[in-house]
Amino acid sequence: MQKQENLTKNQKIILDIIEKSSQPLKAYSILFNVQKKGINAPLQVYRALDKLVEIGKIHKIESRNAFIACKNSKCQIAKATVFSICEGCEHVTEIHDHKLSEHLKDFKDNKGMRYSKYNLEFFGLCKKCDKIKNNEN
Amino acid sequence: MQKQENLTKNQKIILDIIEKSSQPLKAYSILFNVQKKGINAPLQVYRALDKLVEIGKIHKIESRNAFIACKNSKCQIAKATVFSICEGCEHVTEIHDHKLSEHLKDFKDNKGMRYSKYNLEFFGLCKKCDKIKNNEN
DNA sequence: AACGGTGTGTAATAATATAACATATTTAAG
DNA sequence: CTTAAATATGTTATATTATTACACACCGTT
Repeated sequence: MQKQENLTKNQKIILDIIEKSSQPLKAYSILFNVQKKGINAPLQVYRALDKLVEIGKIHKIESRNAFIACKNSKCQIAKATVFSICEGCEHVTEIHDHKLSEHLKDFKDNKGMRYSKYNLEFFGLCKKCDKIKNNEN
Repeated sequence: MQKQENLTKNQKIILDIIEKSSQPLKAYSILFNVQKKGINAPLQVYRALDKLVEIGKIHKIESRNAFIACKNSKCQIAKATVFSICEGCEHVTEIHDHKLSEHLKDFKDNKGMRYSKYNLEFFGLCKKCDKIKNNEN
């Protein structure tokens, strides 16, 4: 079993880049950024990404095919994620809302199926983009 | 402005296929299915899909890159979607849960950003797949 | 030392999606 | 009715995202 601290070389390089970015990165943009460090092929990136997602260090923004670092140290395993996405500037923030989480984690559908994971993406305009849009009209 | 009933030929063909499927379809599988009907190129499919999503006739399952018909006649515009996804058999169901919707539609984050849309995907195992998994152990 | 599990490196290719351009059709306004 | 704008089509090419397949390396256990 792999220990948390012992990420491999590739995993560290890739996590590092994602953590340094304030915004989600796409796999091939990561690839481009790490080619000087000896990571040459998409698969090397995707393998590291898969692992990092699995252990909860990063999350995938499904609607954008992009990856963002998890800032919440408690969130060791990616199983309950909520994001805010601005459709103007594409800025993404991870949301931690206790009340919302409570509702989601206990959710049961009418067939009694229980869920081990969820991903919620909210879309809207951030204040900046909202202002820009209003000025245009 | 396009009226609801007046889908174009391509849009009708593609909506028809998606509605006949109980499960989400991928763009290229749709393409394969409509080639006998004179739709030859990916772009023709994607354009129809975009439009159908826009008017709420279908939804995109983001984590699967697949499209499913919306059965809820009230749901004219795709802006608030909740899905249940079985990670075993990939069966997908659209969830309409009043209490949950209320929570989500009124959600405001701590920066006061309001959201015009959301998409929530729940993952788990359906009863069948859960049983299979338990028998394996 | 041999094995199993996990990670690496590389090449090739599959799967998903869009750009660019020319033309056609529909709609709405004059 | 005619014309312009908006929307849709058809086609080719290409971009972007992701996986398969295979050979080998590293590490911890037995």
